[in-house]
Amino acid sequence: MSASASEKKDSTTEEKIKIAAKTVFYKKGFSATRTRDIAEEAGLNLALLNYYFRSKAKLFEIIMAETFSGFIGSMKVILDDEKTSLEQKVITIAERYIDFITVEPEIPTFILTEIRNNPEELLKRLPVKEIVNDSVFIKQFQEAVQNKEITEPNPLHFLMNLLGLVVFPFIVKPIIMGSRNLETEQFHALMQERKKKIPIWINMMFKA
Amino acid sequence: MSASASEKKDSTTEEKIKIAAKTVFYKKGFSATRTRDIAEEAGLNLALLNYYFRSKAKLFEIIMAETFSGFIGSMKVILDDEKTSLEQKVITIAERYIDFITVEPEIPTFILTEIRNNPEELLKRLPVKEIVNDSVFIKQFQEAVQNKEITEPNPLHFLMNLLGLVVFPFIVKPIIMGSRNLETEQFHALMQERKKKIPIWINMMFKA
DNA sequence: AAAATTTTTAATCATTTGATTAAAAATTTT
DNA sequence: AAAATTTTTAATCAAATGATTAAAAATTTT
Repeated sequence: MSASASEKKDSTTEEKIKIAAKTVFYKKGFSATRTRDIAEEAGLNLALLNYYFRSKAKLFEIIMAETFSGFIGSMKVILDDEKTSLEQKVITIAERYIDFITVEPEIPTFILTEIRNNPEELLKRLPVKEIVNDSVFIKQFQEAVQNKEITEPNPLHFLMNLLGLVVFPFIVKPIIMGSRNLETEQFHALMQERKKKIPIWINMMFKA
Repeated sequence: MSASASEKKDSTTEEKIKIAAKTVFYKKGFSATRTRDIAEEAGLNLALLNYYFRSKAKLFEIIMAETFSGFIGSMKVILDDEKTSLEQKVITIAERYIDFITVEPEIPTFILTEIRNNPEELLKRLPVKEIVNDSVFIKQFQEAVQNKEITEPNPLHFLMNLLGLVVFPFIVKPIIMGSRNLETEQFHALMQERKKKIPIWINMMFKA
């Protein structure tokens, strides 16, 4: 009884279109994807896209909104957890995001392209200022600075470094793989290693 | 006598088109730029693009090739310098690339988008394998590992971390700026700080 | 200066592509 | 089962866009 309703919804043509749109938009970005690509990917008639979503732009907006809220939502939860220490937050971010991006490897570049194409719209959609400044993380960071446990006073450096270490390798994955003839398996292994190493590196960089 | 020839060439309509194409392609990527955008940016008749460069695709290819060779060429030179130590190489990379990207801030995302759209073509064009594996840098790194001066045996982690720390903040610049209401000036100041801090961070992360 | 060549322009073409429409098919309601 | 509603389809439209063409303008060669 519990799953049947949602199962039915997942096979809806509306759902099919969204899934296909996600696949194609992630891979090619807004401008390079044609509505016909999405229809074909979904195995549906082209007119259904407009029937269910009005326009390519509207469909894209929905995919983007869901993607962003999924990506940044988890971040907010982690940064705002009163029960975890700063160190634990770093561990959780590295672990969760590496796992997440491993499953959906196109998301980082998709988001970064969208940042380029529409920075203002993006900032409206992502209340980064609030998420960062009002977070438990910031309080803990400032405390750690005051207690001289951390040498770097600027939390932006801390966050840039952490996220850079996590996300950057995925963005340049083809270069990494090409540089040493790695298979996908080996690349994933590298990223799994990083789940453990990133928190250690962050400690080494910032701990007094 | 020395500069006059090249000065003349720079005001050629062919040059004007390339400069305009660079501007527009960097900002919007291949699919989202219309040849009319480039013509307008250059203040020239649309047909001239095809007269001088045959097609949008050919023009793009030229811009891409020049961009890549500029970006990776400097890297090769730095990594292959027999006279500099590993530490010095890190300092040089951080300094040069932060200055370079500060002047041309759209280049990283341009390259990353191109990696996504055409990874195979890219790897043909960028002989990363040779640049990395046959470099003086790799020799020095392996030596340092053997001498136990460095704890991490995998040079890929070293390079990913270094380049991530340098490049990632520029890619997410609008988010960074939005997160604390920074002006461009302040963002640049942050990046200037990083020129000094990144080599120190790298040392802390990897030095035994 | 005349002729030849190169460059530039305005107009137009052909294709691609997002979107619409009207009819057909499937489903739901009565 | 008939009627009404919703969903799907094939055909088509209209605008955008990369490219071409033929003539005009500018430049170079003779």
